[in-house]
Amino acid sequence: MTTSAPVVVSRSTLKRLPLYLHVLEDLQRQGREYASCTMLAGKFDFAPILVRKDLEVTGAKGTAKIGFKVVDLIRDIKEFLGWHNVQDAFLVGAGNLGKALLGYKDFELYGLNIVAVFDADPRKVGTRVFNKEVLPMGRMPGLAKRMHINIGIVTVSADGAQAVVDAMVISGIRAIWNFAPAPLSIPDGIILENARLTQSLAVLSNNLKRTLQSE
Amino acid sequence: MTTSAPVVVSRSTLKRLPLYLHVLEDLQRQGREYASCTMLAGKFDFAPILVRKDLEVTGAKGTAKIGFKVVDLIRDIKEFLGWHNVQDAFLVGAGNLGKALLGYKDFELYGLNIVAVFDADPRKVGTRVFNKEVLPMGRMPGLAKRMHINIGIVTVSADGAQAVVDAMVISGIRAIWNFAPAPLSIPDGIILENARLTQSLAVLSNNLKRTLQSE
DNA sequence: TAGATTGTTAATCGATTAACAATC
DNA sequence: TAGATTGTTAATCGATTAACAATC
Repeated sequence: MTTSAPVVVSRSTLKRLPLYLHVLEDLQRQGREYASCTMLAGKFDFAPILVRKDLEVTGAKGTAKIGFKVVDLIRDIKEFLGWHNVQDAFLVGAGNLGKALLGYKDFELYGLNIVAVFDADPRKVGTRVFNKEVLPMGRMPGLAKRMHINIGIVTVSADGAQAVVDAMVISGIRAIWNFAPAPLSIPDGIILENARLTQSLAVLSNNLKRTLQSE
Repeated sequence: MTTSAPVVVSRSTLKRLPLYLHVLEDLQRQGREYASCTMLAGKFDFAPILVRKDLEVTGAKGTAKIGFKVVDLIRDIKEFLGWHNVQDAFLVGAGNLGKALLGYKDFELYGLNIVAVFDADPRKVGTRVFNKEVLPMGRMPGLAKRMHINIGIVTVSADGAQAVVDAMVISGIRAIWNFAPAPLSIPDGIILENARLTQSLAVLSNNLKRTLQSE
């Protein structure tokens, strides 16, 4: 028997898994014991077979005619995403978006725990955001190394983003969640995930434009 | 000659267009006159042909050997996305994320102008966020109709999201930008675009998990 | 049992990539 | 001119969908 290598899965599938998870957690609160792909698919107007394929990658096992046990499926999805072990993260950029992320209480459910905030602006350093003191950028690398931080969140402006990312890489941070609208260069082996609001807005705007035009 | 029907373009392409736009605006500030697909591709580690195909949909015309004129390309992308005409929008949910969006100054560059904020919580009503007064939910439908608002932004919790969306639809809003982690049902013809942070986080988390496991 | 659903293999569809002529 | 780049048609690749046996 071979040790199973970590399975590489498409971005599309990975992005749908949290959708199912949200619904399943809701069902769990309602006391439902089982959930079928057909039902999950209905919530999102997906094809049931798509959901079945997505869940397949998590290794979850269902029961014919009945579906998947909600608790087990939640556990399997979380484990597959790496959300069963909460990872400590640093956030750089105590602006509006940074504050919003710091105020988001549910990240722990999604495997993320923001343990410290940094900002290059001396006027922000020392202030408190959601009970966390904003620390000077200079302290980031030392603390990250000492605390073995793997995840860095970038909520600075486009101008400052590359410098922040460089500092994060030097600090041993392995995965960067970037909210700055700038193309970032990173060394091989570092994970970069961009969360850009304008991408989502572009899809909406173009759809709306076409709708309005065709009237 | 036939009137050209609005072109339907893949989500993938639509989501890459703002990436190019950011870079082009940066190049414009630096005074660069021309940009090639090869160069744009290099910024994102995309294949040059991918960029060429993406730009094709906008109708932008380049010059062999030289590339695309930066000003023209910016104009064509913006026009294609519908960002040349700024749309007024309503935002519902004056929580942390709502505040962050209200504080984001660049939306006007991306065709979006948030003109009013609403919240169901009477304690928030009447407070000011970035110089905008938070209005009671009850006033939303009337104002939306009167002002012919097309875009609604949902930054409430998952619980309240469906009710907000229903109210928006009744109010004549055509396109909904949803940040709540809940599956929403909407009538045909209404545009729904979900901007869920956890989707992006899921990709990052899974990648990190695999990296850490394979060590 | 009958029928809904899972699990799995095969087919389809669409997005990305390749190839190459045209061109400045 | 030579070579980089555009524009366009064709090939490939991967994600989604279809089909269907197994099953509770």
